[in-house]
Amino acid sequence: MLNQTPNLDLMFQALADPTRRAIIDRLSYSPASVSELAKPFAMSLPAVVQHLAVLESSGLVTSQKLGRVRTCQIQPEALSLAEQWINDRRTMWVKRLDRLGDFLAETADDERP
Amino acid sequence: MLNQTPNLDLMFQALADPTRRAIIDRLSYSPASVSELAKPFAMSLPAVVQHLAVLESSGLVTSQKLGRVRTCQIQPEALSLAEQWINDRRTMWVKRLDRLGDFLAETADDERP
DNA sequence: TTGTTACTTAATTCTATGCTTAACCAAACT
DNA sequence: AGTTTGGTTAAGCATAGAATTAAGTAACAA
Repeated sequence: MLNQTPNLDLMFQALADPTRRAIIDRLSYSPASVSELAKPFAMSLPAVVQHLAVLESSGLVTSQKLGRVRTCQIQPEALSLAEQWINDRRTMWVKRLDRLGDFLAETADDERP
Repeated sequence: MLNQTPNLDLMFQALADPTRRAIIDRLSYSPASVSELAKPFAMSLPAVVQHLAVLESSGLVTSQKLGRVRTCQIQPEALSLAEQWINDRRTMWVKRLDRLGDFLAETADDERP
């Protein structure tokens, strides 16, 4: 299974909501049922279930149902996509800053008497 | 200046759109004017300007106007907030997986004859 | 001074999101 | 069998998001 195309849009969209990040934090501690996850929030259970759907479609969370209880857990590999996107940009930017630094150093050299 | 509270909601929201990520990629290469940034996109200039506003309010991009040209550039430190959030979760998850590994190893030990 | 360039502002439209309540279903108790 | 528990489905609503077009402003160029 596990057949969703990992997608940066869905990923970042999923992370852009504080409720969803709180759910992720809760699941970082241990897997949990839907109603356990819903308990801390001042919103209806269907609302939480909708957040879970967003998290699942992003690939960050998976779940399976046993009896009448659905248990949710983190999908640790999922974050690596977002992580890599960010890391790539950061290193690119740092490189550019380095080149700028070199250029400024050279310019300073030229201006030395 | 630079007085926006860095905010994960705004940050991830800003990153959740492909046009905005493309703008970031373009700016990773070098600073650019608004119309330069707009050129590659099949949308109106005001639409791009609105994307730029989102990027600016997230802190990822800054700009200043000189004459009639507004020049935009990446704010490299801005990404570190998102980066850290992700890294924190990843390490937490890995730790938990390690503990699970230890537990399974112990269990295996117990079951050894 | 007239035109062109480079935005800026405003109004509008359409869709997506986040939430609600109400009704429903099926597993687990009593 | 009847009730509670855990979750699901569906419909509706209000706000936010992504785009448009049209009109306006300010800098620079001829």
